[in-house]
Amino acid sequence: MNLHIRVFGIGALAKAAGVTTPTIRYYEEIGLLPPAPRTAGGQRTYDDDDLGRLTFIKQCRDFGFGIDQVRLLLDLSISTDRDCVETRDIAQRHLDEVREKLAELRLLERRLESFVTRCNAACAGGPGQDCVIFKDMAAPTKGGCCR
Amino acid sequence: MNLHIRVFGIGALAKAAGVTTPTIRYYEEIGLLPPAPRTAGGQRTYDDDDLGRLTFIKQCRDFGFGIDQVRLLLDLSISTDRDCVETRDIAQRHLDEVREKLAELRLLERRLESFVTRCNAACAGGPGQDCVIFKDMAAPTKGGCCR
DNA sequence: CGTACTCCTTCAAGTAACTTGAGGTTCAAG
DNA sequence: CTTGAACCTCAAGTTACTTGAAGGAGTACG
Repeated sequence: MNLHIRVFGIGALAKAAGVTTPTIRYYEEIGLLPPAPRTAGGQRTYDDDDLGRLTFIKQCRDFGFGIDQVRLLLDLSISTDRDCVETRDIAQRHLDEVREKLAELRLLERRLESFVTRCNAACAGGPGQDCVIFKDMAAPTKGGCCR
Repeated sequence: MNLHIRVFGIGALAKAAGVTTPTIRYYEEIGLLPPAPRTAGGQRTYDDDDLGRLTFIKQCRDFGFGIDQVRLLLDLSISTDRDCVETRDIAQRHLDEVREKLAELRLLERRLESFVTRCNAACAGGPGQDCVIFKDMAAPTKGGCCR
């Protein structure tokens, strides 16, 4: 049979999946992608299955999953005897992490905002060393400098 | 005079500033901190000025400024002939970056949330390979897998 | 069939910002 | 004087790739 098995080179695969060619070689090296079959001249060849797998990896990475988590997810995505609850748990844990990071960033945003505002109001244009930012920064008041 | 110049070791400095001792040595190595004076036996000694500088660095890092930006801020914080507007601009640019990152993370949060919810509703407990998460991930729909 | 041009190859090193480990020295207390 | 914590240097590891050098493979054109 073997109808319509598209075969393409590393560059085309890279473009299709939205990654760079060195990244693909790197994924092969660390075992996220299986070693690609080669042409007579030694160049890697790929098909649509590879594109599916690489796309999956790319999406996971965009979601912020680490390489080891992606490895785990790839295993789970193929397995027939492990259930989808595991996958959901990984996603849930990651979601929790994202929410923590969000909380941190929101705090950071407020602090930076306060910096900029106060700098404009209190010392705009004065000599660098008198800026309120530096007064705040040099004092070891853990996390409370901009209140 | 030299009244009350507290001198302490690297461990005490580390604890006071909330960093680790290897980090302090690293900062010295890359020139963020000046080479510390040594005891006869070769151990580093620090005073309150060092604590101020290191605290400043730590706060900047906590704010998400990169090492190079910290270097710049340290220069500005000492300079008498450059004004505080430069500092404010650096903070403003950083604030913009933080806001972008925030937007990305909020989107990510929604997508992950949708994942977990749909997995619970559609395929909870089924074989891993049938999980909606994998169906979504393997399709190269750029950024739209969870609507 | 030769040549030009792009795409591909491997291997090594660089990036950020530290952390970890090995193996040995110094300091302060008792 | 001995013990144990703290310190020293130097090298390598971490994450997830990126960048660069030097050269081979594939393809289109004349």
